[in-house]
Amino acid sequence: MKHKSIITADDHPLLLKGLNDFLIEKGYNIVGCGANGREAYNLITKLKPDIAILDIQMPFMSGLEIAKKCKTNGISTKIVLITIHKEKELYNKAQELNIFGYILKEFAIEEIENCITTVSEGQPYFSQKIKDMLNTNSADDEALNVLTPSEKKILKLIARDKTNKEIASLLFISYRTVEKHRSNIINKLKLEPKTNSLLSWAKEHHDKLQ
Amino acid sequence: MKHKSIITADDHPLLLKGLNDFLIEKGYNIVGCGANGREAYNLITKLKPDIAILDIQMPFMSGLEIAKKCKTNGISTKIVLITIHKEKELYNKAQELNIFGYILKEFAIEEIENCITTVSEGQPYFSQKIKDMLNTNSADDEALNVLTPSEKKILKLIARDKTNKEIASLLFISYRTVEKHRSNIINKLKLEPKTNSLLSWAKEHHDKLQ
DNA sequence: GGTGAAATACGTGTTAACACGTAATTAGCT
DNA sequence: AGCTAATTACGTGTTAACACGTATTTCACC
Repeated sequence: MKHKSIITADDHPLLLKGLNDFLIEKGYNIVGCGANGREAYNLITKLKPDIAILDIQMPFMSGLEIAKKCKTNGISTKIVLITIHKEKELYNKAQELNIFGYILKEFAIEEIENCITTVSEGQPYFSQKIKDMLNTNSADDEALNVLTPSEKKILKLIARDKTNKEIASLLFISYRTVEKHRSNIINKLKLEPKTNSLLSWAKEHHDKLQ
Repeated sequence: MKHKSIITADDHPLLLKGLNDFLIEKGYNIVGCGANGREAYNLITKLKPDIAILDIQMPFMSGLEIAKKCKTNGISTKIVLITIHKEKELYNKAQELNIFGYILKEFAIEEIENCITTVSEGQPYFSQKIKDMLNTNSADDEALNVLTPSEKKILKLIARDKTNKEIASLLFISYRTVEKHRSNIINKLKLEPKTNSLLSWAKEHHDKLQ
C-alpha cells in the first residue's frame, strides 16, 4: 500500500511541510508537492501519481478545478481533498466529481492513513466527522429544499440587496408577485414575524444559496 | 539567538507539525508544544519559555486570552501570534496586549526566522504583509471609526436583528432616538439610499463589529 | 386529459425603516 | 467657564416589506 505514488499540494507552506513530513515518516512514497493549484496540476499530468492530496482553496486553481480537469482529461489519479471547509455545498460538489476522499484538516493526522489505505484499494473515503457535522447542522439546509426554484432565485436576489421592484424588473414579473413569493418563503421557512427577518435570514445563509 | 527556549501551539495538528519540524531543522530550541490553548498556557506557566508561538483560534483558550493572562500574571514570555486572520480588529487587539509578533500563516516560512530574531532582541515584529493588506482593505474599517460609541452599539444590535423599538428598550432610550442614530449612521457610512441598506451592511460586516 | 403544484398577479391594510428638520441636554476637554 | 461633539428626542412624511385573501395561468405527470 505504501508504495503508491503520492503528490501533495497546499498553498499553506507550513501545513504542506507538516503533511509531507508526516507522510514521509510513515513511509509513504511522496513523489512531489506543489505550492498552488497550477503546480499541483502540472505535477499530476507529468507524474501521473496514484493519489493526489490537495487543498481545496489554492491560488490559480482550486482542488475542485483540478479534479474536474483530471476527469475530462482521463487522468486516473485519485483525488483526495484536505480542507478546512465544512460547507455541505463543497462536500456535495466533491462527491459529484470523481473525488475519492475528503478530510478535514483538524482531523487529518487521525484520518489520513485510513484514507490513503481505503483509497488505494479503490474505495472512496469520506470523513465520518464531516458527515456528523453536516447532519447536526442541516436544519436550515433541509428548509431550503422546501423552496421552489423561483423562490430560491428570489432568495438569492434578496441576499444581494435587491428590492422587490428590482427583482421584479430582473425577472420580468410584477413586483406584487415578488411580494407574494417573499411572503410564501417566510411561511415556508417559519421565520419570526419581524419586518426584515427574510433579508436577515438570506444574509446569514447566503453562502448556502449557491 | 537559537538558544532561546520556544514553545509552540496550534489546534491544527498538521500545521503544528510543520511549524515544529521547520524550527527544529533550523536549529531552534523547541521545549514544548500544545494542541490547544489550555495546554499552551500550562506549558508557558510551567516552562517559562523565552518565546511562545501561538495560534489565535484555539479550543479552550485563544492566543489573545493567553497573552492577557501572561500579562496580568507577570510572565515575561514573549508572545508571537501566527494566524490566518487578516482582520484589523485582531491586529489592533494584538498590539494592545504585550504581544511581540504577528505573522500570517501564508507567509510563515518566509517571515518566522526574521520574527524570532527580532523578538529575541526584544523588538516587536509585525508582518509587513499584514500592514499592506490592512491598508488596501481598510475602507470599511476606517468608516467604522467615524462612528461614535453609541452608534457602534446600535449597529451591533441591528446586526443581531433587533428592531428600533427593541433596541430602544434594551438601551432605555426612545425609539425615535434609535431612528435618528440609524439615520446618522447611514449618512456617515454613505450607504446607498435603500430601505434596508443599513441592516444589509451590518450583516455583511458583523464580524468587524466586535 | 385531468389534477395538483408552481408561478403569476391584484386588493387592502399595517408597520418598520427610513429622510429631513429642529432642539434640548449631557459630557469631555481646555 | 466655555466650547464642541455626542446623545437624546420629536414632528411629519414617504416607502418598502410584510399579512391575508383571492384568482388566473402554466406546467409536469400519471
